[in-house]
Amino acid sequence: MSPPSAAESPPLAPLQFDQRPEEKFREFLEIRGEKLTEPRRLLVRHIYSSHKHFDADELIADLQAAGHRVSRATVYRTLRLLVEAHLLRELRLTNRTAYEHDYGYPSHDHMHCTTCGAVLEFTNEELRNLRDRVAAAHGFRATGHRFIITGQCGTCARARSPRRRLDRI
Amino acid sequence: MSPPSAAESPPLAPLQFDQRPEEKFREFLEIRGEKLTEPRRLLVRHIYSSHKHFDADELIADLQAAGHRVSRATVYRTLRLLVEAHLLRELRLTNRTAYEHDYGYPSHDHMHCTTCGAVLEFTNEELRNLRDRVAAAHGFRATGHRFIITGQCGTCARARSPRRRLDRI
DNA sequence: ATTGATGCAAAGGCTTTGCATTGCT
DNA sequence: AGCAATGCAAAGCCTTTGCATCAAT
Repeated sequence: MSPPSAAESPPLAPLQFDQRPEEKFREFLEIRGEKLTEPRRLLVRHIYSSHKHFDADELIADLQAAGHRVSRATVYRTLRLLVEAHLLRELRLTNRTAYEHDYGYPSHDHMHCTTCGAVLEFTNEELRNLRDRVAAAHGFRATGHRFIITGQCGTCARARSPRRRLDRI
Repeated sequence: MSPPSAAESPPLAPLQFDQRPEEKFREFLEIRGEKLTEPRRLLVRHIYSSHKHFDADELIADLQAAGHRVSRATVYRTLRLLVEAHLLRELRLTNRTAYEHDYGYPSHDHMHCTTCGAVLEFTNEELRNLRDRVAAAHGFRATGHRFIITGQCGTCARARSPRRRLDRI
């Protein structure tokens, strides 16, 4: 019926940076009369050394595993700054805040598997257009959006349907 | 340049219920061997007596204002049940959970004004289609989605731009 | 000197849970 | 009796804040 298999979510390729994230952060801070201190530099670098989604706790744990130590308070304070600087974007898949890169990475949206919790990314050209048309039609000035498709990822969907048959044996 | 004014977000018309929400909840509970008790009935009725978005605290306050009293614990427990029963849908615009009707109301999405906090609803035919195409292309089985456009509502956008000019005086 | 950043610990806000009590069947 | 639902208070999470200390101009 359906073709045997389609490629599932090839990871998105990172874009080139115009500036290193660290520099972008420094500029942002400078404008506000604040400084790129050692803990802040450590955090930006660490966060930009990989592309995964993370929350505050995971970040703190990762840092410790890497032999670094920044206080909870500073981590939370810096995360807020990074969001304001448009280096990070907040995801609200659950009631805890998760973060992802918002710089040097193509704009994209998410599929959230409610069975295994996996988060997949995708890009779609039409969506932004649709968003802007909808907003305009309502006198709304769109600056961003979040689009999250919920359901089951291929693996969980496959694991579930056959199981029903086995259960009957 | 632009037409003097366009209708902004006419409220969505409620649909007809196939069943009263209360009945739908009762069935859901029956299947799980649980009961539609007095506090639960009170909650469903109250929640379905208006169409607004609310969070747990607002619900409790509203109930008290109406002379009813249900404990926090029961409110939280019942909200969870109502979500499982597909009578309510969770919105995660901030780090506290807000709820809206997921029954007897057309499926829709949201615009969130980050200036005044207003939440506007809209419907768009294309979106669901787009969602299903994207999901299919990634081997994902979509069961739902959340689409939130962020930016400024007409009122806030208008209030902001002219202010810049006034500031210069 | 002055201003901001950090870390610690404490407080806050939202949500869940343990447990005794109550209510139904 | 037996099983579930309630209410209360306490605990749990995640996050923010007050304050003393430290760093950098």
